[in-house]
Amino acid sequence: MSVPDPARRNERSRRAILEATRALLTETGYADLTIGAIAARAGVGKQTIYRWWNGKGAVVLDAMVEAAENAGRELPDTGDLRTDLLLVMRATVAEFADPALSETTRAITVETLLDEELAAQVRDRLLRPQLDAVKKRLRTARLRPGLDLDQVVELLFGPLYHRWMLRTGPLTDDYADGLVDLAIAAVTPAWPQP
Amino acid sequence: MSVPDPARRNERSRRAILEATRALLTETGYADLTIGAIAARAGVGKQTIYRWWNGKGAVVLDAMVEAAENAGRELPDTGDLRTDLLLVMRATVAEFADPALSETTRAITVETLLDEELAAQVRDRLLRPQLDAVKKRLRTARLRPGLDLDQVVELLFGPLYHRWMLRTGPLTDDYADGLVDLAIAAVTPAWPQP
Amino acid sequence: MSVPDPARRNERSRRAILEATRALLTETGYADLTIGAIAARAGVGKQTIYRWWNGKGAVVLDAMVEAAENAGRELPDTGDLRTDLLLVMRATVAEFADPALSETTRAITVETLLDEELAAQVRDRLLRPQLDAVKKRLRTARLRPGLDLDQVVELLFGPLYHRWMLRTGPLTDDYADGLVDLAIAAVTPAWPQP
Amino acid sequence: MSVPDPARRNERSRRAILEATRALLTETGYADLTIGAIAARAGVGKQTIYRWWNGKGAVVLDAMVEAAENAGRELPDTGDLRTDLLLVMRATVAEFADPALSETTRAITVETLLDEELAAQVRDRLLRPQLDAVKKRLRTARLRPGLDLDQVVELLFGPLYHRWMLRTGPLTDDYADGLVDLAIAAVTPAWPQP
DNA sequence: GGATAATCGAGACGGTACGTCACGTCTTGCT
DNA sequence: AGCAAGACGTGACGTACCGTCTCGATTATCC
Repeated sequence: MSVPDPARRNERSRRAILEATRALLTETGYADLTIGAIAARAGVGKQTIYRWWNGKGAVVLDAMVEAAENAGRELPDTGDLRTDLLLVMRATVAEFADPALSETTRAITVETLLDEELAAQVRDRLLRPQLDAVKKRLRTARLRPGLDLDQVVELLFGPLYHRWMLRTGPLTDDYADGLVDLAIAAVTPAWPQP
Repeated sequence: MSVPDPARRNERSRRAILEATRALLTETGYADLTIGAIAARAGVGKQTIYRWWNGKGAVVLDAMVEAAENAGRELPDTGDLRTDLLLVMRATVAEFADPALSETTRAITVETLLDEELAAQVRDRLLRPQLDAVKKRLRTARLRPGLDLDQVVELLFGPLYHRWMLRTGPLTDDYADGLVDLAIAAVTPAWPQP
Repeated sequence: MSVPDPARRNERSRRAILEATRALLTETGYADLTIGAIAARAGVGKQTIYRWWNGKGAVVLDAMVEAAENAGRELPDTGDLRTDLLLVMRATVAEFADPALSETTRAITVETLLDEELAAQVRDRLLRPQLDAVKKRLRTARLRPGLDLDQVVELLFGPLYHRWMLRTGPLTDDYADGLVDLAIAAVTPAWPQP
Repeated sequence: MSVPDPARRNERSRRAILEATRALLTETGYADLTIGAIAARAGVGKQTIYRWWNGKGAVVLDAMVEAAENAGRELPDTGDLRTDLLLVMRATVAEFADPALSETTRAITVETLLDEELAAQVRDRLLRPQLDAVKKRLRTARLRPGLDLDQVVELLFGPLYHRWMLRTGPLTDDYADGLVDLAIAAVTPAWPQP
């Protein structure tokens, strides 16, 4: 019916809800994460959650976005592309290896599969910033001409994501290194100038 | 308590259940897919489903595996790697573009995220055969030495899967072609023999 | 905490609240009568209601008392008891037959069943004046000695009220007449003076 | 949508629910009576209640009807009308004086005010049998001709009910006796035969 | 007439109960 | 025995109101 007034929103409650969401996510996992449990843990009425979010997925998304925003997303530029890519790829592997983070990411991924609008939110607010940071770094590198940089970024993260999702194999630093080498081979000018 | 006797299993019911599962997945989507709905649609008691499957995920998996088995998985070998890869990649893009297939795949993906054991089943029965077919084709090609072929396969499918899951961009034949070119550039010997 | 100052009370709001209460009672019935709805309809904050009333029942009571005060309660005294009682009983039947009034009376009756203190208020402010008016009229009549006049009044209204509450039969003028005749038979001296 | 099959109803659950309802009604009163509490107390799912009853009122009604059916409703016929009426009226006063019974009766009365269909049920299954028993006794008595016996019954119970509902005075045996005397005076032939 | 304090409209808040939904198990005939 | 049908205990869902609270805006007395 009527839309709530964000100006009157209780910041304390908002924070408590996101904090409780993160806590429950790591403690009991996504399966045991219910709106009721979040509300109880945050000392908040369920309606306060439903007032500001569309459902569990939206809450979890906000919880993750807030967490991600506290971490920097900028890539270093050492001048050597391989070094920089190794850094970010190994960091991503580490994130996937962290059980808590991995569980949370799985959680939100489930939601994106069920809710298209949420998927757009996740893509734009959570994923895009990270991918764009890599894309930005690629722009300063000397690559084969005519490349679609979005595609190159996906060449790096796609296989990682694929292996994590489908658990087709171990996610190690070596695996990340191998991906970087393959990607660099794919984008390096065929006849490097002297 | 007691384990059911597979010999007495009603093949008619089994087929009706899997058929109903596929129908509901494409008709109403994964959201409306419940064991009760499948049973009603199949004209079957719920217990008959629970007797033979562990839950929704297992049923959906079987439904998909059965469908996949009807399609061949063998890759052609024209002698030209690029041609063969283009074929399989474009076919995959087409599958993802088919709303019915896409919805079904999303369904089973949700389940793999929630159930580790099911994930293994999906990986081994549904995914591995397809990936192995590509891997087999790669073995007959002349590539840079020392490559991890599993990784190369993921270099091809990972970005596709990534883009499909996260909807970061359109899934077109051009995109598939670009991926094939990048992958081939990545695996081709640096100094091709004359 | 602190007690509100009645001197500063907004008469406009008070009237709007009682008016809205009456309107909602007749329009949508008691089921849809909530403090929130009253406040919205009256263009008033909920707190303004809670500041001056204990709850729904108290508001409804005031709404009815105010309405009742506008109607006179005095019984005529034509000298003939039967004539006068017929008048008041038929009037009561008419009130019960009016859907709006009937609904409102049901509403407040519910509240008296749930809240003993409110019941006392209703009894003293709403009911007693009407019953006392009849009692007063009875005092001027020549009756059998030793009668409990309160009981006689209840002999008249009790059956009416019973039939209205339990819907055990139609509430007609004839029914009222019959009651009056029975009651008069019950209270008339056995050996009437010539 | 579909209507449940009464043949498959679980008698154990039915009994547990009605028993729990009676227990909660006397223990904590009607205010604290919730469907959830009944279900918990009965060791039953809420849905099992909603499957067979329309709501709280219907459950309470059944609980009371069941209790009432265990008590006999037949009036004695000593040959002396006054004696028999005194018995039943004093018994009714006693019921109203019992806090548990009184509370339960208030409960179901609230519901009848809110739900017309339920009111009919209460009238026909709970009230009518009792009133009809009295009516039957009246038929064997020598009364003034032309009386509406339903009205006479209401002349007895109406005032009692009125006083109980509105708490306009104490409900004592003396009060019951007075009512009986008034009613008998109202219905006795004016010129008794010798 | 300006200061100041309470009331006001509005509606967010922490709660409780609601009535519905799907789960996975159990029960009842039927085949 | 397996089966169709569906009732069952369980527990989360999302909604509706409750009565309290917080917020500026608006009175209405008191200095």
